[in-house]
Amino acid sequence: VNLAPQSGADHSLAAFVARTSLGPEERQALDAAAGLPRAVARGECILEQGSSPAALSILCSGVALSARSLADGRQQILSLFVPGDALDCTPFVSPSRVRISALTASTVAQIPTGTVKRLMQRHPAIMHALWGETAMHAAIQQEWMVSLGRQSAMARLAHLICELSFRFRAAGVADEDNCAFPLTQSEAADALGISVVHMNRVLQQLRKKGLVSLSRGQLSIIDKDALYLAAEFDPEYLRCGTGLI
Amino acid sequence: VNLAPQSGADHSLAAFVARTSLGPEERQALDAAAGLPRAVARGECILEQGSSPAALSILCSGVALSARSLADGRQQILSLFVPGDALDCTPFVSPSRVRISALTASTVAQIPTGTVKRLMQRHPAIMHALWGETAMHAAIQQEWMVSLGRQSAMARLAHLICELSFRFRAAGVADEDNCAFPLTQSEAADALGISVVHMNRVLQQLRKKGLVSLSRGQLSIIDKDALYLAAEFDPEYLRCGTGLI
DNA sequence: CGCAACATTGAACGGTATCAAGTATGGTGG
DNA sequence: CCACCATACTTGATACCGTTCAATGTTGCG
Repeated sequence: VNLAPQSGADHSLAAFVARTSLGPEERQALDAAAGLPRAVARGECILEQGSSPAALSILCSGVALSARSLADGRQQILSLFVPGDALDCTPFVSPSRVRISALTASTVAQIPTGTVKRLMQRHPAIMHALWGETAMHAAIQQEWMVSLGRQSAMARLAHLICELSFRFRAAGVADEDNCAFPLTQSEAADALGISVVHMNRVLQQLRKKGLVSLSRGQLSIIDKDALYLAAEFDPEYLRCGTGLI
Repeated sequence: VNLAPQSGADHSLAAFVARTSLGPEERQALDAAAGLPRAVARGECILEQGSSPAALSILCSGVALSARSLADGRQQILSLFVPGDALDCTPFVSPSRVRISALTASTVAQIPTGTVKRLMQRHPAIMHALWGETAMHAAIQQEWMVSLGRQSAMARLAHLICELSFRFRAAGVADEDNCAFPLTQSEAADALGISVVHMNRVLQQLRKKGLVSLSRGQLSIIDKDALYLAAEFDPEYLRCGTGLI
């Protein structure tokens, strides 16, 4: 499983534009504005909670997350980002209410806010594409809300596994039934809204039932049908560029 | 507390455009396209789960919700809409994964999908405004995710009350400490991811502690500071038009 | 009046949290 | 190469928050 950058730096946005309907003109404009991607170490912060982003960031390789930290030190992970995703382009200017950081060593292409604004004025299609990113992540968040509100811990974990493997495959960094699982049990617990201890027990149930195997960051889906069933997973919502006019 | 339509039908979009930065030209174009708002009865469905919307709907008066129904009959409420909100403009064309229905008797202005597309091509500012809607609702959903994942049932209820009263006030349909609470206990439980029984008990705790009073759909916030504290509520994220470039 | 929807209460059960160990695993410096 | 340490993972015991089931009270409405 390969989370490394693709071919050349001049195609750093390839994964992003691939799922948009942008024409060659817009692609070139974006590529020119982005320049060389920046390397971000595992755990390093890309955007602080409470600070305003100076640029639009697009993940070229690696995995990133957005999370809200609570007063008591706990946190809730709100989104995961795979290569090609725009990193929370939503609260573009105002103070961000979430922290965005790299879950694995990553590379990020950044376009200064002012440049993005100009690009969007000249190419409405670019605004459209960014809106699509916002919309797709909102759809993913809705699935998480259903999980968090109405599903057992095991269904939630199963769902997270399904979603991640599906998105990795769509991003071209995984094959059919094997992919990276870049979260520690503690981080997965923060995403699922459960405790680490319970996370561990639930994971062992999934293993014992023969649905998945997971060790040192490598995930294999063994019984896909059973896993999808346990998760009530329907990948329809992950269809990229979905729906927007 | 007044959830009824404002003045005249020719200003049905007033609440929506008020929080955008749209110029007079775009406002007129929208108003012309919208025509007369449609009345929707309490409980009536505006968009079926699984069907594709034929129009962009903007709520002129009343309260609406979006929800996902599960196989076992339970549901998770994902968003609430107050006057001026665009009703889930996200999955505009593809089959909607949520059901949108009126929580109270409402009126909805509708603009056919094709018209919206043309409007957006002519006026990028309109696309920008709709993107802003998507973004604001995504921000609200993130708050709900934190609630669902990491807060106690009481904090969740307190937060919902804070959010609703704040949004009603911003929409101009409530005063400082009194507003409608248009959800039954059963519906509120579906929004908070708890059972009806527990919802009832938690609400009584809030009442006993003297934080709120609530009966037959009328809510009064008695001890605002204590309520905000219990909810860890910070209204910053509800600032409309926030952040977008 | 009588029905239907909503709200309230009690008892028992269960999923999940918390606390408190203990066991890999990998990296670092001596 | 080994001792050491930090991080991640595993396991058990206990307590609690929230669920479920079941019943009863309340309100509004035709």
